[in-house]
Amino acid sequence: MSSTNFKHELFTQFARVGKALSNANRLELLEFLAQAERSVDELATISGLSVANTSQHLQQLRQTGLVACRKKGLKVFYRISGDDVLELFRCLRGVAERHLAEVEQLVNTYLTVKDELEPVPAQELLQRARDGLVTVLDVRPPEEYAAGHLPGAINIPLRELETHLTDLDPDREVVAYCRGPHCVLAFDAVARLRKEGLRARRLEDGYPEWKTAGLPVEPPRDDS
Amino acid sequence: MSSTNFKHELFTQFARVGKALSNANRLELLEFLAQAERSVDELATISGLSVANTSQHLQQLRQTGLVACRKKGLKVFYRISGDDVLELFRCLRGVAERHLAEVEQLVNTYLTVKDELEPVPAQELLQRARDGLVTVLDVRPPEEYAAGHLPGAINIPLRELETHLTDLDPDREVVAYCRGPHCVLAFDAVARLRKEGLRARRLEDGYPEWKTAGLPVEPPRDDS
DNA sequence: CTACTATTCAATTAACTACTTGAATAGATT
DNA sequence: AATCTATTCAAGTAGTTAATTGAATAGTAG
Repeated sequence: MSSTNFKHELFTQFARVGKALSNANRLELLEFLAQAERSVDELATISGLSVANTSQHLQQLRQTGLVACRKKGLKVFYRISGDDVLELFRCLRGVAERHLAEVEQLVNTYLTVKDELEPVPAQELLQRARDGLVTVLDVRPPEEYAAGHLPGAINIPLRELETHLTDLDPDREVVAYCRGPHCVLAFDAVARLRKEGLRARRLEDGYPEWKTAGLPVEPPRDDS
Repeated sequence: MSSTNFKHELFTQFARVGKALSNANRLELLEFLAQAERSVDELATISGLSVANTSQHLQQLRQTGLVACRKKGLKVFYRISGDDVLELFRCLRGVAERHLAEVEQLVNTYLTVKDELEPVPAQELLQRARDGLVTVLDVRPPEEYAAGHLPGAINIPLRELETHLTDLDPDREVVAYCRGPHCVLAFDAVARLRKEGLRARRLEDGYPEWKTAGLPVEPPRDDS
């Protein structure tokens, strides 16, 4: 047996997964899917890509096993095919953050207020939420909220925040969260709430990180 | 601030890391570097690529921060730039194994004896080695052994195994290890040792996995 | 200073990738 | 059955990547 050949073929397969992760649009689609199952045209809309293009990217992700899909009626719904894919994504992001100066620069340019917004670690939020000390605020779109959210979290999408301020108890601190550590939704939300005089902070990470950390979610995780 | 644009730029950076991982030769180079620091021409020799080609791949890896290099005299030595890169590599391999049918097929085709060779889990080996019950055998090339190995391991590269059989105590079980879970060196070694009538098994993973698991290595880890 | 070595650079070619466009399916609705 | 909708397929184009070749650079040794 040609073991060199075996090795090369094996690495060629590994490289396929790398290739699937080598395009910004595919990574963006993956992040949307990390929030919730989505149909092709939903994904095309929120990503701003054409439907055909979105479909082709999704098929590439599917051929490398990163996403799976099911047909329901007229639509095809895609989803992340396993927690290990989320972990891989998290790893990739972590390496990029730690090793690419460009990422730090970007984050500094766009999220200058990052440190001022005092991120709340997941464990701390869990404790304080259990003690009933904070209002947990999910600022993602309702579909993503519906697919799973933090226990007791209320959902107010960012654009509706101003009109729903009365839903929030002004005497309790608000902790907002969104899609992940680089999602700007929670940043914006905290900034706006503070303008209104509320005490507000943001969760350190987003919903996918919370979920894969094994922390409790609603509706309860379907382990079937 | 255009947060959509920010997000896309950020994902473009993440995609650069994915792209670095999207080529089989680069992944192979990464795996060699996971064993030990190496110069360009060493890498070119063991990978079978031309020097210029190797150099160019290494520069791509360097530009995405996955490897670092230092010049020492006439040669340039490359190394993995952090444990998080190894973790990313491990993740990539894991996802490929679990989601790509092709990988399973390959492993089945080439490593049919895989299960018969009874892999030893790291923890078990550590315990039994401490109790002095086993001979730990490193079958990698001497350079990789020199860059770090399991405590108490003796180094006999695969091709010299037959001529060094007398170095092994025939009454003690031998546990062989090599570069990683898909490296065929240890498989071969175990098969040959068994032919000679020795009791031999292989370690479940390889040296990089052992090291990143925080298990003890020799020479002791340089944490400077 | 000259010759030598290891590495990198630059230019070329063949193969591949992303995206667009328009047509083809396959399942629902009328 | 005819129509509509969501998705996929197929073909074409512009731009990118891997590998080869030969030249340039930088450090070393005589």
